[in-house]
Amino acid sequence: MTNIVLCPNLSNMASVKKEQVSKVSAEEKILSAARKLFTERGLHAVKTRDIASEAGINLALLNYYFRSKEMLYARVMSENLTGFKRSVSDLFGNENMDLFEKIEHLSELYFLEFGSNPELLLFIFNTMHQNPELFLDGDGMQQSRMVLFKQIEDLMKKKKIKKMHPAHVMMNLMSMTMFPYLMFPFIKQRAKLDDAQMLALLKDRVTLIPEWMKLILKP
Amino acid sequence: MTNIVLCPNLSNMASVKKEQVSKVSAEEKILSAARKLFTERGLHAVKTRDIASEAGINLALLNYYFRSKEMLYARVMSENLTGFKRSVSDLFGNENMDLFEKIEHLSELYFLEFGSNPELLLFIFNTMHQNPELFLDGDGMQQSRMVLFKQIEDLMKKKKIKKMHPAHVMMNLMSMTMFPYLMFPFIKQRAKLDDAQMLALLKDRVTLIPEWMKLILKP
DNA sequence: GTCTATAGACGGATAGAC
DNA sequence: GTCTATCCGTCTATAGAC
Repeated sequence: MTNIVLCPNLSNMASVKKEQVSKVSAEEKILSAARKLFTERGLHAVKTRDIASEAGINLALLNYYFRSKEMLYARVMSENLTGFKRSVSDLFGNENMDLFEKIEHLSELYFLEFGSNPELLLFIFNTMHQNPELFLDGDGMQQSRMVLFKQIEDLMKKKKIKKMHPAHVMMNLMSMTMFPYLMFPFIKQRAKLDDAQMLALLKDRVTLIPEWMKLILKP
Repeated sequence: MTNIVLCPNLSNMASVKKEQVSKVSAEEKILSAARKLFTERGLHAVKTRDIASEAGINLALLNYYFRSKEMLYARVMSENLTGFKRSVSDLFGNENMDLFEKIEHLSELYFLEFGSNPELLLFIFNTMHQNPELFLDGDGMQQSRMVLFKQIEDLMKKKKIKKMHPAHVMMNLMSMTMFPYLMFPFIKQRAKLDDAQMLALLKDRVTLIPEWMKLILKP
């Protein structure tokens, strides 16, 4: 996988002083190997030896750079989560975007994030169950979700929809956008699809989901 | 990894006649401790010593009854999965039940199964990703799903819905029924609900989901 | 910075007493 | 059937050469 080492250009060795050109550092090789393995198998099923050999470096280097396996895990986890939480928060909190437009952007965000890495979502849920404290909202996220929630409540009030709790709308949105990525291997196998067809289906959902959400919100 | 072979339990069928009277046998104590811990944390995060102490028995007994940790795991997994797969298959395959009635029964089935044990669904998905071979359908399931799928296709043909793949209907159904159980801890915390309120919400969905599915299928 | 070699702890499994 | 004691491989972490 990621062991792409760009060959330094032999004709101008002199200019290689600052490293922009060439090798991925050992630290980065370890990080990306760890990200891959931890995300696929979790903390305990992955041994430091696995990471070292996947990264093509020596076992001792892992401790040299990251002190311990746990610290490396924490680092990977934090990187996996923060970028993701940030983009969702920004989207939810946008006061000037229409609800259904927001829903479409959310679908697309997930498609980009999870379509290329179906294991990540499962990893996130495992983390959420095992280390819920990592998901305690910062002020930013809390406020952002309020914005989205208010948009939903306003719409329901306007449409006079009273018989269901607004949380159901939120659950349905989350379910329809995220769950298919968890079912990825399952659906692929059952429907006898290859990766490309599967991705095409998931991409269709980016525009279909807002339509379904409209239907659910307009009885 | 090691070949986990699902072995139907033949070992203690005969011995069940005794014991109604009093104490739970050591074997059962181990099984229920293992079920709890494996379901919560997975195979590798659980140590045999954890199981022994949770069960209140000695470490050696675990091997005495189950030969090895992995065999115990396989046993627990098999018990978790087979009952569940069976009831879904029976429901899907019922030729005489209307599609939306079937959807309502499915919602209810999941409510009963996962409402009382939110960790189980996550466990199932982890297993699905790590040991997909355990989910290869028997003939029964394969045929059952065909029955359901045909009902969906027939309805879509009748309603002249052409712009979406029938698989989306299946994905939406699965998403809306199952995903909220995965989000359980998340939703509870965000919406500041207690367990009872949360369960009430999930129970509402049993009747709401068929209605939403109707809306999605009737543009 | 990167390697080899190894210390030291942990965890699964078993021998053997009762 | 149930226990204690222990074996032995595996794993993380580190010492020390280069």
